[in-house]
Amino acid sequence: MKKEISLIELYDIMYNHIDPNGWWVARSDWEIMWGAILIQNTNWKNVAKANISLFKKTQFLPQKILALSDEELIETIKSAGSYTRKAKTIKNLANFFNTYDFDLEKVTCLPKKDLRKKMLKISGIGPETADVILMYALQKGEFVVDTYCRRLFNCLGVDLPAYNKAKDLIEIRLDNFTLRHYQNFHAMIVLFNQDYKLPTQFEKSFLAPYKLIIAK
DNA sequence: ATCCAGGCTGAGG
DNA sequence: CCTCAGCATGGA
Repeated sequence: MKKEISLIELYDIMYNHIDPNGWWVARSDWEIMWGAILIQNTNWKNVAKANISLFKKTQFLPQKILALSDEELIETIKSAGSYTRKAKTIKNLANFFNTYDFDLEKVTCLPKKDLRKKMLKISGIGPETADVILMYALQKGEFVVDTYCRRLFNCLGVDLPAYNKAKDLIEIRLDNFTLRHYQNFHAMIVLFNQDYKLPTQFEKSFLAPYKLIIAK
């Protein structure tokens, strides 16, 4: 019989086994943002390759990205796959920040809910990409319901509903979490998935003895 | 060769 | 509201 644990207890157990610090090192907030788009449904190695050429051409600066032609940008990020849409999405996001003079302080001072809504209106930015950008580039705490999260929760006996429903469900039980907590939680979930191929290797992991109870 | 990876959009029930 | 094909590279 598995021991039933809450979300908070899950966080604590993971924190005792995984060091989330230093995950996703980036040279700037801009690098995080383009990376969040490039990683959509692809693997990190392909993104890393795209990042090298994107940095060489633009130093990740949105002004320089907007100065590239669509063809140039596509060529630059090609290795990340789905490049036609991703190039457009990157420019859409760069244009969004253009309306704030590329001044991130003018963006981060907005209320987090409004900001998230605005970001979701940008074509190519869905809920997960928005949350990752909000959390790692714009200093807003969000729970990211990505594939890794769903996979882990499945192994812990929880089948999460659609994105926003799942996010609300979880965040309401983490109401005293700080930005750092949310970042740690997401990082640890990713790192766990990289350590253990799920669902096959779950039973040999340190989380095998547990069953997650969301309502608890 | 197939399958997959840190999703999203748009069309169609 | 929900489902699902298409997107596209590079590695296993």
